[in-house]
Amino acid sequence: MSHVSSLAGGDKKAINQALWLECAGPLITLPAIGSQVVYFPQGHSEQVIASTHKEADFEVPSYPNLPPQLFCILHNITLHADQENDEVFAQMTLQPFSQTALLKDPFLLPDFGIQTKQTIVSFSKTLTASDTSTHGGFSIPRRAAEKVFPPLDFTKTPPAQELVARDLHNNEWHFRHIYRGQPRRHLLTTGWSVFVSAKRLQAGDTVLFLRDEQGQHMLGIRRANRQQTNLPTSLLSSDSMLIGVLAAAAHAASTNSRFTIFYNPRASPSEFVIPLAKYQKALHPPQLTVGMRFRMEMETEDSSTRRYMGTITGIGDLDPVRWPNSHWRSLKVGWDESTAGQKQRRVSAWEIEPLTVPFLLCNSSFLLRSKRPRAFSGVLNTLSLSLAEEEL
Amino acid sequence: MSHVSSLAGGDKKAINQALWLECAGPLITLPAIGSQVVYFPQGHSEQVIASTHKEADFEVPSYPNLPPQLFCILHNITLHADQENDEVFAQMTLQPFSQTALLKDPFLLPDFGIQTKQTIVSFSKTLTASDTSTHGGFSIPRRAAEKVFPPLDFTKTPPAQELVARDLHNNEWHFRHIYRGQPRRHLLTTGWSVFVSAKRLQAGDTVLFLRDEQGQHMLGIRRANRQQTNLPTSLLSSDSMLIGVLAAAAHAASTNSRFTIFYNPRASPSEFVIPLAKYQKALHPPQLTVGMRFRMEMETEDSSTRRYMGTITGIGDLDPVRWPNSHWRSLKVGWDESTAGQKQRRVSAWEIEPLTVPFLLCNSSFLLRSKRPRAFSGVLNTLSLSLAEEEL
DNA sequence: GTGTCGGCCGTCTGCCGACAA
DNA sequence: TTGTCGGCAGACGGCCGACAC
Repeated sequence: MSHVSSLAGGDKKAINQALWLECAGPLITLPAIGSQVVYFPQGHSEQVIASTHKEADFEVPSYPNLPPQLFCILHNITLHADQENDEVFAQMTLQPFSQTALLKDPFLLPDFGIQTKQTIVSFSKTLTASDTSTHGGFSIPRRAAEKVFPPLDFTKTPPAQELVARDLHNNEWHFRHIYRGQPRRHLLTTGWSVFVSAKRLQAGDTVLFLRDEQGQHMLGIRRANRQQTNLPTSLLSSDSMLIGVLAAAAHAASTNSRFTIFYNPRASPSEFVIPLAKYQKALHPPQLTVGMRFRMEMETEDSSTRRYMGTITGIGDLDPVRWPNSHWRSLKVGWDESTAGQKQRRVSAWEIEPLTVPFLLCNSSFLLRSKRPRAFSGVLNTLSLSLAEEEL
Repeated sequence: MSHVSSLAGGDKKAINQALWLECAGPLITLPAIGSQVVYFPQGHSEQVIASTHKEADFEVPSYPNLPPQLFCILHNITLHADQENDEVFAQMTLQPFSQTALLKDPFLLPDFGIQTKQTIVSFSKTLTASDTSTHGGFSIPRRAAEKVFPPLDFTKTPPAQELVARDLHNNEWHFRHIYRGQPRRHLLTTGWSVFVSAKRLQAGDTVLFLRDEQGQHMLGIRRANRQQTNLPTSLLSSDSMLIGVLAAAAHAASTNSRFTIFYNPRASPSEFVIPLAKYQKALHPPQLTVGMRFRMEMETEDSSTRRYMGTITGIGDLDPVRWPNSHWRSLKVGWDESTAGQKQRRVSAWEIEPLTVPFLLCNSSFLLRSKRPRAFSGVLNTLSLSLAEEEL
């Protein structure tokens, strides 16, 4: 399960799993190779639409043999990074299988690459204007420097060392790490500006440093969300791309043959290849109902995660004509906090943690603050409003 | 025919037709809007394969309703340029029509944008190491400067002026044009290095300057062929792209509805939307036969054009299984000059000028040097070899 | 006619501690 | 603890004619 043929975008260099996962973001998981998964053509289409900035307004041929959820074996995952902008993506080889071969009670395999996460220390920092200006270097947060970089020899004046870190393409970057200034602080000086300009980093972007079991260092970047991923058109019209996604899946479904998809965690609104066990667990035993309260983890602006609370305000098809009886984003939701707009109005069942299940199944961090003084009347207002209005 | 809605890649700025055509290269033509054309799915697939560096080795579903040549109305062309690298491409809206509506003797409409070409003067120069280094500016060839730039006031010492030119995105670039040095020469100094670094130009790339009827200047670039166009993957697998191309065309063919394609003249091995008149003229009256001699115009390394001579060594389907009775690259050819490798082993009938037609139809430049002392035995050798061996 | 170079000057890069939030 | 700044020294950018091919 861990011996993955992970190649960089087209060339022969192996991509480090842990680094890829860090660059993908804190919430991203990949199913285990060899496991049973559910593939959602709707979600795949959303990734294409988000990447091409195209409205889904044109007429797509219908593929009656393509179900809204396609059960597949995940034969392989290879990890990649764009040569131009370091954007991470994963190539997955899927093969549909008939429902009769579906496991009644599939056990949940550990996520792809999860075992490496334990033994690796890392930190990330959102870059400031000073970090990215040509005027100076990079200010390393004290805790971060002590956690992932080798300890400095403080008998020297000033204490300093050379750091070497490799990026997703296995390129080496050299930095001078020095402890100086009044008051003293950790800095990266020589070599830093080369990295900034090579990666075209701007204030607001995030850099991450990792140290693996062997003491080797790696570094990666996560660009700020506001920067749109460069529109990859000029080769295929977005129409043809959407058709290609659906036709490829439909052809594979009708012949039970393998097909290949790209998953771009930073561009895709939601994951669309879900472990079968996670899917079944979310849908089956306790029926979700309108009015039910739930939590959902989301990535914050500074690249950490936060749980938000919400209420289910409706259940039904996102696209009743083309995709009837689909579980993709079948839940209409309202959020407790009114930082609306950025948060989705529709989610899928496996993205949320319903709060009606016995509290014993919830983790301790929730138990410690389970009593929330939210005004319930406000929630009810949100509920009735959301039922009346359409999607934005 | 000339009022085209030509928008830049996604934004609202109009793209100058003449500049686009110059950037596309000397051999590129586009059919007239509103005219009847022939669309070749095989050629479109070749563009995708060339752009993704993918071998066409995998199993593609068959589309029995999609003929190898699809007769269409060309409803619209919009011109575009990639925001990142200025690569030009055209978006075409096509609509298939039934063969019964096919004109028996279509008159050849003038190419798209051909009328603007007359009134515009231009020059191009392949950049030297000195042109692109940070050490200095750009050396303007004397003839070029005198042809397209306003005359300098030679009473001033030194004679100099400010030039303003707009690129494909309508961005303004300012240059200091000065006449100095010993011996005297035309130079672009201030402003030149900003342009070079912004466009990431390297020695070997080509810049072009234009002056239109109103005296406005434009400039564009053509990158050296060796630079692979940045692989536009990470969104769709090349399999899905190929399927998308074919499925979109097949769906349009079966419903006679419009579809949209992108034509990338620098990436595509050959044009795959051909004026119907050109197609019919190439195929019908004088039958092409094995052994026939022909000429074909090709782009040279320094962005000019040259005619090469060759012999038809075979006629037959490029892909007899998938595309039987296709005219796409149905001619196997051998070339007189042995600068092989770069020249195609297979061409389509409309790309060549057969030499069996009366010489009166050939242009004068050929008449002046029609007697070539080539060793005909060598041609015969090439012929028999090419018939025996497979495509490279 | 034009590609490359040495010379020279001015600007920018980038390392330092000061200071304040 | 760390983001931003003024000061300063050295590197690089970029304009010039010289020279050669």
